[in-house]
Amino acid sequence: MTREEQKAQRRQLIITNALELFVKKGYSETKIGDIAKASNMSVGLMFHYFESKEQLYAELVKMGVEGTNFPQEMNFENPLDYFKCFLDELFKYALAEPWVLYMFVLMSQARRGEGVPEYIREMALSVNQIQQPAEVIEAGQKYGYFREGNPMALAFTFWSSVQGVMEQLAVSPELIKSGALPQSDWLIDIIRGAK
Amino acid sequence: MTREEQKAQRRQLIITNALELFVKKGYSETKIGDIAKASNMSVGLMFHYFESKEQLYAELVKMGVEGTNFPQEMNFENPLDYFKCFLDELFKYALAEPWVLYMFVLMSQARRGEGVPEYIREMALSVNQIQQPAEVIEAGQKYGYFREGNPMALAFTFWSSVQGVMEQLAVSPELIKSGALPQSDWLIDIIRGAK
DNA sequence: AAGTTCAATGAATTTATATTCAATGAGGTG
DNA sequence: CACCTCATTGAATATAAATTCATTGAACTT
Repeated sequence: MTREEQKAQRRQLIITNALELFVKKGYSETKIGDIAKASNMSVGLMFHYFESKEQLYAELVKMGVEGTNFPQEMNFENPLDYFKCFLDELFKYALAEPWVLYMFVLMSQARRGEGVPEYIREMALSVNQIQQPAEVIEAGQKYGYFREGNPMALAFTFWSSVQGVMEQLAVSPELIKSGALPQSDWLIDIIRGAK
Repeated sequence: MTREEQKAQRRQLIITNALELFVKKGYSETKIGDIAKASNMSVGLMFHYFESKEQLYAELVKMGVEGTNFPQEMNFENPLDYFKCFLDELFKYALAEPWVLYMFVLMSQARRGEGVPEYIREMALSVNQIQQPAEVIEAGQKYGYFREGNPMALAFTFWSSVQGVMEQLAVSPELIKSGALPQSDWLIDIIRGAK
């Protein structure tokens, strides 16, 4: 393997380990030394690959911002499918590939801002999570696709619930293994309501 | 005011400010100096009232453990009321009194363990959040009160959603002011399902 | 009123962790 | 092979935050 490939690979390894640690222990409580140990490297070497802990975290959030493709197009006959598709995709990937789950949770953390530098928080917040869903809900309510209620509050509740579930999944590997998994329909009923 | 009352009052002030800060910034990122400043006291004085930052946090979690009264008794004709009552109470108090909201979120954080010493995490985990609801759901499913599905997974999803909503509320004071609030029925439908 | 206690302070100390750096040697290149 | 580059290390340094401590003065006790 060429030196350059080697380097890219180790850089990727750091990123992967850092993501998992940041998600499981939070930003402040994740020590550079922890990431180094998880990656079998010396502490000093971390700074060869990344300028600082903060910049490493910022890079992860940046990847999250770029990789977040909340469906923008609306080609669904039934607007419920907009949410259904989103959740199905999310669960499918999140359960198959811890990376996706962790990335999702990292973004929640960064948006919440627990111990995260402010400019990073703003970066994470730039992915608007509530406005668009609220509009879809508002439009769909006229045709009875969604339950009655303040569209913002509905979008907020739905989105907070999804985040809550993902965060718990991220720290509950045993649940994932047991197969007792959340179903997207259950969460959809938050906004659809009982028929 | 007597010296003793004075002391009790200032101690309480520290606790109140610490709770809010821990919830909004997380354990590690909340500095003793922040709590001191919020309480208009010197840093040194913090250590007159509390042995250490860790012990202060532990005390908060202990209060949470003792104050958590997940309804143990089941005198409901319809088991859905078990959840409905719980949520109604929770929202009622959490919206009226930030203390309740923050305490709830602190417990979630402590259970999740972000940057929290392990023995504190275990203390927080001692309040079992999933087992009992899962049993209620399992029993109720036989009579059609709840939707089909793995009772553990349903309880997990419901509980994670509640936590997610509360955590978002705790960092979204503007939402609370706007009045666009989550309704307990919306979350109940996670486990009740569409009829 | 004199003496005692203890809340309160801010500066000094300790500790933990991020960050820097000089030294080493294994790949790569002519 | 001789030279150069740069990945890698571990020790040294810087920094920020927790914790300790000597000192002060106000509130209680007698």
